Amino acid sequence: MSSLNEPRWLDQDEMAAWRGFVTASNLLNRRLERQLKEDSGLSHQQYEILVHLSAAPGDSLRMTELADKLVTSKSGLTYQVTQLEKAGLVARRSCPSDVRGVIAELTDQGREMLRMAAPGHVALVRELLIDVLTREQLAVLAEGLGAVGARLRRDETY
Amino acid sequence: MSSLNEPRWLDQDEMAAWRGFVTASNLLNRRLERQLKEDSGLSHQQYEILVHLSAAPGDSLRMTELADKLVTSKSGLTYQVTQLEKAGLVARRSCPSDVRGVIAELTDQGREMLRMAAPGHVALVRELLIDVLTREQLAVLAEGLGAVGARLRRDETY
DNA sequence: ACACCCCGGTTCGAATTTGAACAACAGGAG
DNA sequence: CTCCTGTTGTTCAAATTCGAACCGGGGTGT
Repeated sequence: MSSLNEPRWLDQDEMAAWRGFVTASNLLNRRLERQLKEDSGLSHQQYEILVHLSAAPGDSLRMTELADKLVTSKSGLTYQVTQLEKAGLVARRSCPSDVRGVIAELTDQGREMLRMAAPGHVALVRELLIDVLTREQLAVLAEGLGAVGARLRRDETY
Repeated sequence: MSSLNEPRWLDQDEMAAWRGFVTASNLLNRRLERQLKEDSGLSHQQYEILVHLSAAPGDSLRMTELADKLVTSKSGLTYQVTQLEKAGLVARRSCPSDVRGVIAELTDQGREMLRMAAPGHVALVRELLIDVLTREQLAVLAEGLGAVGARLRRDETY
């Protein structure tokens, strides 16, 4: 037999895909982080919080929902929301339907900040990722990574 | 005209690709981090250090080279190499051709650790990413993200 | 109503990451 | 040889991250 207990290692193509993914992800994050920080003083994570809130009905989300969308830990979110609250970009409300619940809500100032920060951020995402790829590559990437994300979300609930 | 100073926002497909990329990346990292930590006590970053060293001629690399491959900060690498050195998985040597240089080298113990940790890690990468995608998707992803990485490396040197 | 277990969010301490400042050296122009 | 500029790796303080422990509630079964 070809393998007794040997794992199935990655072949050249698989390895290229995996390394490419990791490397591109790291490089991209670094670059976006720098740009956002010096352009609007926000971290990428903070920016994403504002984005997700502004995309939600009522510009607000429950903490847990938000943490799930951001793919971050609950404690991490607590910290960042506190930071954003100090900066006046986000406010905490208590949830009417559940005493335990906390709702994070975008403030006017937060909306304004997002309006300021978004163009530069989007332009860079476009320059470094979107415009580097063809329309077909984009489609494949969206579909493929969508499946990967779905797969990961599925058995995340163990 | 269609836009005066309006940025070119992302259309639906572009947005799907971008969100998919970010989300899959975060989910994957989280999952791999957990697995590695409880399976061998290594962080993903530490694991990658071992991988890159073992792939290099002489199982060793200059600190700067290594930092570049890992896409991390110099100070971050200094920290992690120190941790791995304490654990006996990596050793520091001074560089013969450059007094300032420091060479990180994989120890026998480090090689052994990698041999132990790799199968589980690879299996998970396969399960969560590689095997979720078709051969074509993998190829497109490798090529596309390869280009993105190249693009990022290119103007990184400013 | 009661016990029981699950959930939502925060707190805590420890680990990690970062950029800026630094010291020591390399390498080339003059 | 002597500046001068660019590199190399480390140190430092500050910011961020994580998981585990925790405190109150929910909500279901009986």
